[in-house]
Amino acid sequence: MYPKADVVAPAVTAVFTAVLTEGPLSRVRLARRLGLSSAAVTKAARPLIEMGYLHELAATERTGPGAGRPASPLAVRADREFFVGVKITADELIGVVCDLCAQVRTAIHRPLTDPDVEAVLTELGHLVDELLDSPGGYRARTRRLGLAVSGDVDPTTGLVRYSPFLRWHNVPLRERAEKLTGLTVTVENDVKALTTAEHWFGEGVGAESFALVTVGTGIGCGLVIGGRLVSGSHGVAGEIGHIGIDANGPTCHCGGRGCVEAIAGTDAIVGQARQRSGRPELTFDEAVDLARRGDERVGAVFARAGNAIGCGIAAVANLVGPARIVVSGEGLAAYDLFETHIRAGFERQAFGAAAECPLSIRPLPFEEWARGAATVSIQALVAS
Amino acid sequence: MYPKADVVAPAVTAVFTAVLTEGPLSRVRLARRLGLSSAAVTKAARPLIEMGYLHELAATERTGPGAGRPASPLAVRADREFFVGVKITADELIGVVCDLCAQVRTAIHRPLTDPDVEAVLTELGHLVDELLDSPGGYRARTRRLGLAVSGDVDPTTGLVRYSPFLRWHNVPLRERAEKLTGLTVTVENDVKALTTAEHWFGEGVGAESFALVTVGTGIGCGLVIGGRLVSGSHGVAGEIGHIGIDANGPTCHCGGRGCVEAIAGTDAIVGQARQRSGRPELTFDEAVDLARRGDERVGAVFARAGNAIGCGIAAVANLVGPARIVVSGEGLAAYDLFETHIRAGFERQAFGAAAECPLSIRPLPFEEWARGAATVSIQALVAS
DNA sequence: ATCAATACTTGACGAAGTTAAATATTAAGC
DNA sequence: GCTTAATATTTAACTTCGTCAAGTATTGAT
Repeated sequence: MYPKADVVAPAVTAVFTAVLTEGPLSRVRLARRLGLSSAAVTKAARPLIEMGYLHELAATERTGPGAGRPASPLAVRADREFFVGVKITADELIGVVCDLCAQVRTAIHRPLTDPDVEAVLTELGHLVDELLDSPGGYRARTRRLGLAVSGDVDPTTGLVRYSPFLRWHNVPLRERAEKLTGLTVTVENDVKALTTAEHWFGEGVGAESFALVTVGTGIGCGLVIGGRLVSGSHGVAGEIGHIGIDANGPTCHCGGRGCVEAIAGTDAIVGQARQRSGRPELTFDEAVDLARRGDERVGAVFARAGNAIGCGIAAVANLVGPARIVVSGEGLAAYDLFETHIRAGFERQAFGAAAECPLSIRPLPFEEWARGAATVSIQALVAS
Repeated sequence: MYPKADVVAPAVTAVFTAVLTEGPLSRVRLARRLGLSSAAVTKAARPLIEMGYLHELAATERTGPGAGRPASPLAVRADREFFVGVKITADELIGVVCDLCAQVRTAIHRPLTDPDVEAVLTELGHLVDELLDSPGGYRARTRRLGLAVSGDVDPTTGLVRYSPFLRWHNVPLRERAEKLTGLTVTVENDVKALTTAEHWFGEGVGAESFALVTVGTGIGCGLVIGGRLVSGSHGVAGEIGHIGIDANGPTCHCGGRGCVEAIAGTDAIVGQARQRSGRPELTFDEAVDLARRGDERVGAVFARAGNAIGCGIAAVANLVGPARIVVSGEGLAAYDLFETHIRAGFERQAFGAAAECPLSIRPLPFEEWARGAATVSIQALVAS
C-alpha cells in the first residue's frame, strides 16, 4: 500500500483505522485515543495524506475556554478509492460499489439459475463489469473486490472449503476471481463479513467486543472479542443457531435437539405456522400477515421463535460478555412480531450484569451483505 | 522486573513465556517459534539469564543428519523465585507455594469460621507467614502473592466488586493484602485464574484458544481466545452455568429456566437425588455411592446432569470454537458417572467440525485453585 | 585435516517510536 | 494593536528494539 515497506508501521494503520471508523479527528485527539505521542500521529498521517487517503478539514469547533490554535481534523477522502463487494447466494448475486467510507454508491441484484461454480463465476465477471462501468467512473479507481459466501471459508487462502447452500467444495475462489477480474480479491464468510462491517462502520464502532446475530433461514452470529474477529479453531465459530435451548424441542437437521434454528429459523417458523394454521401452502410472508392480524396460533409461533432467539443471544452474552449486540437479518423484516419476545427471552436468561448489554434489534437491507464483503476489502487495504 | 525499564521488550516477555510454558528450547527453536531472528533471541535471553531466571542446559539431542554445533537449550531455573497462591472460599483458605514452573512445593488448608473481610485477612496473613516459613526457605525468594476469589473481580485494581459466596462488596483486596504481607499482590477471579494456569502450565499450552469448564456447586467457564483471557465487557464472561438448555426445565436461582447449573450443579443434583430416592438427608457423596451401585433413579439424575453439561460445553464449542476444552472441578470427583453423558450431550449438540474439539474430562485436586492464583502472579512477573 | 552443517554472537544499521523545544494560531484582556 | 495564555502541530535529537550479514563455535563425516 505504501511505497517503501510491505507491512506498514502499526501507527499508520491505527491512524487510518481510527479516522475511518470514528470520523474526522484532529491529530491530538488521535494521539490521545491511540496512546501515541502527537509527533507520532503527525508522522503517521503524512503518508496517508500524500497518498490522498486522508485530507485536512478546515478548522471547526472551538475547544476549551476559548483560546488556542484550532485543530485541523483529519478526514477520509471517501472517493479516493472504490471497492466492489459481492454476496454470493445460491439463487442471486448481490453486488455493490462502496467508497472508502463504506457508503454504497451503486447496487445490482442478479438472479442465478444454477449455483455451479463456473456459471457463478461467469455471472460474477459480468456483474463486476457492470458495476464498474455504471455512472460514476469507478473503474479507474477500483483495485479491490470482496466476496462473501456462506459456509466454511478460509480468508487467508481465499478457499471456500465447503458451502452447503451453494454445494461448493474446495473452490479456490480468490484465485479464480482474481484471474477473472484482475482485481485483488478477499474472500470471507458472509456472517463474518457483515460483523466486520458493523464493527467498523455500524453500531459496533468503538466496541472492544461485539456480537452480531443474523436471523433468516439460518441463524448466525459473528463475534469480535478483544477487537479481533473470532474465527474458531476448527473453522467453527458463532454457531448460535445450533445451541440447544430446549432439551425436548424438535430435532434439528444437524442432529441436535431444540436448536435455536430448529425453532426460530424462517423454515422452522413456516413449518410450524402451516401446521398450526392448517394451511399447508402458507408462505413466510403470509404467516407474518396472519400473525399481525391477530391469529393467536401463528402469533404463538413467532413468540416462541423470538424467545428462542433471545435465549440464544443470552448464551452469547453470558459466555463472552460483548459490549453490545446487534440483531439483524432478513427474518427481522417481521421484527415487530419478534422484538418484545427476543428481549423477554434475553432478559430472562441473561445472567447478572450480562442483562445490561445493549441490544439493537432492526431489519437490514439485503445489500448490507454485499457491503460487508466490500468492507472486508477496505480492511485489507488498510492492513496492507 | 528488569533494572532499566518498567515495561519490558516484547521479545523478552515472549522468550520467557515460551520457555516457561513449552519447556527447554534452544535459541534457534525459540526464534522459529516466535517469528524472531535468532539474534533477537540471544539478546532477549541475556538479561533473563543474568537475572537467574533462565539457564543453559548441557547440549543434548543430536539434530538432523548428524552434523552441526549442538544446541544449548534454555531452561527455567524453577527455584529462582517462589510464589504464594491462595484461594479464598467462604469456609476455607487454601494456600500453596509454587516455584517458577508452577510446581506446588507446599500446601496448607485452613478452615474459616466467618467470611467477614477482617477475619479473612487476619487468617490470610497467618497462612502466608506459615507458608513462607515452612521448610524450604521460601521467604527470602518470594515477592509475590496471588489471590483467587469467586465473583466479580477487577484484576487491574485488585478490587473485589462483589463476591456472593463471601458476601463481599467492593473490597480493595490487593491494597489490603499488600499492606498486610508486604508482597506484591495480584487478585483474580477463581475460574479465570484456573484457566490461566491450565493455559500456561496444563492442557491448554500452545492453544491459541482454549476453554476450561469447572463443575461444582456452580458451573463456570474460563475462555482464552486469541491467546488472551476473555474478561467480558460488563464483568460477565464464561457464565456457562446460566445458559438455558431446557425451556421447560427447573427454575434457577438466577431467574432463568433450565440453566445448566439448575440441572447439573452439585446442589441441584443432591436435590434431585433426594427427591427420587426418597431420602431427604442424602449427601452428594451418598448420591454418588447409590448411583455407582446401580440405583437407576439416582443414576438418571447424574445422566441428565452430564447431558446438560455436555450441552453447555457444546454451546461454547459452537460459539467460540476453542482448540480444546478441559472439564474439571470438584463435581467431577464422580466423573465416572458423568463422562459418557457429557460426551454424548456434547456430540449431539456440537455443530459440524465443532464436534472435533478435543475434550479432556478429569477431576482436579482442590489445591489446583490455589495454584491458579499463584500462576497469575507468575504471569504478572513475566509481564512486568 | 578439511568440510559441511548447525548454533550462537556480534556489530552496523534501520524502523518506529519517544521527548523536548520550536512554531502556529487563536481568544481574551488591556 | 499588543501581550499573554492556551492549544495544535511540527521538528529534530534521541531511544528502543528489532533485522541483516558476517563472524565464531562445535560437531560428524570424509
